[in-house]
Amino acid sequence: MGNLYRFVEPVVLLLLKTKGRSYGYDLAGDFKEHALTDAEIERAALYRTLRQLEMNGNVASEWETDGAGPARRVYKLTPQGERHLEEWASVLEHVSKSMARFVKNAKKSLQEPAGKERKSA
Amino acid sequence: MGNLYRFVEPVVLLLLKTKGRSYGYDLAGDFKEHALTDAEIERAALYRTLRQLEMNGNVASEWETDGAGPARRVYKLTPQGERHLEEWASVLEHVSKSMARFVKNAKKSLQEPAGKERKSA
DNA sequence: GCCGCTAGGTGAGAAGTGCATCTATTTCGG
DNA sequence: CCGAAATAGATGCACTTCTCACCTAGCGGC
Repeated sequence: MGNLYRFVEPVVLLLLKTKGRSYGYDLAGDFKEHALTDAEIERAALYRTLRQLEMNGNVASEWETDGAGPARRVYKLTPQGERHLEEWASVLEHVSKSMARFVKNAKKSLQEPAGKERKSA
Repeated sequence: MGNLYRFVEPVVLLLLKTKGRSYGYDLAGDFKEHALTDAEIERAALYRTLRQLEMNGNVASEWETDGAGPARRVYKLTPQGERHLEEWASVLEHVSKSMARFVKNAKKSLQEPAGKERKSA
């Protein structure tokens, strides 16, 4: 059905919360296990989401040049980002329940014979 | 959090399945109670979704000119649309569960003291 | 006649996506 | 030592999707 992917933001926030600190390339790896939807995470979307979260004050970054390999832009959650994660959690809780209700109704409707279904009730 | 609205398609399919037949303006009214997300359903999105569902063979429409008021374009589900609803149900079931898992994890993480959290486990 | 509700729709700018591509650093194989 | 691959961050640009505002039209009531 295509995308519905834009949930990279909350996942990033949660990963940063549980990991304490991390950087783009590393987070990209974690996505396979944590993504809310199927979808291959678009690298571009991830980097852009991080930058945008930073612009909005939800995360803060600094360059880390010591370790091996190219420099990393390491992010961590700000207090505001933590609140933002809370908001996301409550929104997604609500959405999740609505979807579950939808699925229940859909299954019920689909079981019924065919055609119009009862209009009462 | 903004949008995440694009779930109008599955809701339309389910409403058509349970109602048997309906038209845009009427469906718009039902959305308030059935929407998966908060959001005011954008009228434009609804009409365009209906047209697109028709282009893809998931619904069929005909004009109804008898009753009072302006003519209505009345839609009903095709067999293919019914299958499409099934697909949506299974996709949304999966997404719903992923979100519930996300929420559980987020709440757990948010309860913990603050800062870095354990890196083991 | 004119207001407002019902009904369906579109234009256009803004925002969001996705693919391809670019740079640079380090490591590993040969 | 050279070159390929992995690590790391990022952007350009075409394309799709959203959203807002707006338009047309039928009919009922005052």
